[in-house]
Amino acid sequence: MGRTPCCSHDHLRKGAWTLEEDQKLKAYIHTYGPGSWRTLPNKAGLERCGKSCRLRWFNYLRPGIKRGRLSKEEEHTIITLHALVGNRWSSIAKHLPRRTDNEIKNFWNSYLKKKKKNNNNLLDPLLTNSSETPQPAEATSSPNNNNGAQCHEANATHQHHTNQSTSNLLNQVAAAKTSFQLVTRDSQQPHHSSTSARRLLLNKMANSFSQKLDGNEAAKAAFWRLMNNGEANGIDEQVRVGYGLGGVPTGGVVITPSSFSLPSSEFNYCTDSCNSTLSFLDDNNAASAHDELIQILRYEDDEIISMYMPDF
DNA sequence: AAGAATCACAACCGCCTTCAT
DNA sequence: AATGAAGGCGGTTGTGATTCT
Repeated sequence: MGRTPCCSHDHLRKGAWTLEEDQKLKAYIHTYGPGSWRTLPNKAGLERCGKSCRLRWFNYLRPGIKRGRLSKEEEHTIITLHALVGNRWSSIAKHLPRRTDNEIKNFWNSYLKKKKKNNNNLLDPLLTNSSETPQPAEATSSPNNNNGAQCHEANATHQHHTNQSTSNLLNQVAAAKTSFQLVTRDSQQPHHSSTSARRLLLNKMANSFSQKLDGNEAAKAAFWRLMNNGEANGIDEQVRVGYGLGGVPTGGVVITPSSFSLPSSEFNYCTDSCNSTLSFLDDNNAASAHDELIQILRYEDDEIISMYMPDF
C-alpha cells in the first residue's frame, strides 16, 4: 500500500492563476510555510492540484525572485554552464541566485531560436532543434557519448568538420575570437590532477585535429604552435580547468579568449596560461588521468556556434 | 491600421526518483 | 520488499504582448 493520493483531479482549476488564488497561496505559506503540497490546496482553500501550487510558488510567488531581462553576466554564466552540464536547468539555476530553472529554460529556448535564426548559414547542430531538422542517415550514436541528443548533434558536426580542410580549421583557431571548450563526463577528478587532465585533453584535441581531419602531423604541430604561442600569433587565450561544479557530475577544460568571462566565483578551477613545456602523455598516464572527453564546443564572440564530437 | 509573425513566459504534461505505507 | 503517490525536473504548449510587413 502506498501513500494516499495527492488530490482528486476532478473539479480542479487549470490555466492562469488569479490574483485571489495567489493571495490565498501566499497567505497560507506565509503562515504555515511551504511543503506538504498534497494537503496544501484544501487547507488553503484552493481548487488546484498540489503540484500546480508548488510550481506557482517556486516559479512566481516565492519571495526574492529576480524577474526581468537577464544581465550579460548572467547570460555568460548560463551559456558556460549549459556547455558544461547541458539541459540541467535546476543545476544551472543554483548558480544564478534568485533566478528559477523555468526562467533559465525559457531564456535558453528563446535564445536558441534567436541564434538559430542568426546563424542559419552555419552548420550549427547544437543550436538546431533536432525535431525540426532531418538528420543525416549516416549520423549514428557514438559509444563515447552518454547523451542521446547531444550525440546525434555532435556526430553531425563531426561530419561537417571532417569535410573541412585542416588549414581552414586552423585558421578558425587562429582567429582571435574563436575559442574551444572541451567537456568531459567525469568531474570527480581531484583538483591536483587538473594540470595533467588539461594536458591530456589538449593532447587529445590536437590529435583529433590531425587524425580526423587529414592525418597530417603538421596540423597537430600547427595547433600546438597556436596554443603555445598564442600571444605571438595574436591569440589571447587562457586555459581553465574546472571540476566539481556545485556537485554537478561534469567538468571540462575551457580554452577561451581572455575576454570571455567565466563565472569564476562558481567554479573551483585553476587558471594556467598555455606554455611551451606541454608534453604529450603516454597512453597509460592518459587513461588514468582523464579519458572521458565527450565533446568540443566552439565559440565565436562568446557564443557557441558548433560542437565537435571526437572519436578517440 | 490591420493582420501576420515572433517573442516572452507562465503553466501544464509526463517521466523518473524518492519515500511513506 | 513491494507498492504507488509525492516531489522534482525537463520538455512542451498556450497565450498575451510586441514587432514586423
